[in-house]
Amino acid sequence: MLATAHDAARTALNLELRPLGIETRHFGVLATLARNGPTSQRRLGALLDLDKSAVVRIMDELERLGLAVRNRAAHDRRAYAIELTDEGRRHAHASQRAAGAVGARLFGWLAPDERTRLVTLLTGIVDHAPGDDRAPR
Amino acid sequence: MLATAHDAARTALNLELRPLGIETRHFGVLATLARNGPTSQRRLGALLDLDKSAVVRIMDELERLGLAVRNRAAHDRRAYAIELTDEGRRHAHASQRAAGAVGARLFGWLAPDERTRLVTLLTGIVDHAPGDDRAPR
DNA sequence: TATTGTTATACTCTATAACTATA
DNA sequence: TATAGTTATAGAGTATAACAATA
Repeated sequence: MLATAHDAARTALNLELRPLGIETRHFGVLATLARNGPTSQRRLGALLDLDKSAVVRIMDELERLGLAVRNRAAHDRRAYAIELTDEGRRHAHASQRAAGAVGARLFGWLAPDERTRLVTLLTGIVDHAPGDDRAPR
Repeated sequence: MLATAHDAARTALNLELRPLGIETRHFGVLATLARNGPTSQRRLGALLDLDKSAVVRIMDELERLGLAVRNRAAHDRRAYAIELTDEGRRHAHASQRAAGAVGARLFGWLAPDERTRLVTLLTGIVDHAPGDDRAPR
């Protein structure tokens, strides 16, 4: 059931994001940039639990789409200070609205205390899994 | 949270199955064979939502491990009647015990009515996802 | 010496199409 | 013509290692 529900939710989100020309992985990066401001690729990977080569690929796509730019970090010329473009900011907001619509459809039928309970249950499941061997990336 | 809980559960199950030399995908086939008796590859794929080429690969592995055999179906010589070996039956039972142990650890701390509620919640989420575009395989 | 990011590479998983042998 | 299974292949996604630039 966990697998089925997860798959249904991810598929529904991808479907909702399709008109924006992006997928779940781009949504995560856009949302993180919108929330945190200029961010290095390393930090993006740490926040989203992505391999650094995966971040390269996603950033290549976001730059090609004109949604984010790689500026050099002022204090460390190895690293980037990645920023959203205006278009990227619009996409970030639109995709958050899309995600909200998916959430409303999948979870809106639950009473508020049931939604809270669901999160608590899922968190508890994770906490009861072995701590040291979650899929290493 | 759905993604995290799913990932934690799958990883925990794989870890528990490792001593048996199998992974989640083999567990699904073993359990299905134990429950349904002789089964064609097509039916296995339908029951487990696997592509037919994926079933070929998993069956190659199960045969190499000596856990299942491909007998020809008596009534249709195109198809197989796949059966568990004695060793396969033992592995099926052992893996179901392993899965039970994982379930007990991840879900055992929940009161019985909470477990029931969780299943109901997850089922409801799936039912509220768009019906026609779940990840097609 | 260590770290950021890039590239090349490899491995797994999944999906598709072409094929065979049967039906 | 259609179906069960096989094979080859291609495409995602992910991981690793070697590398250049910088710290």
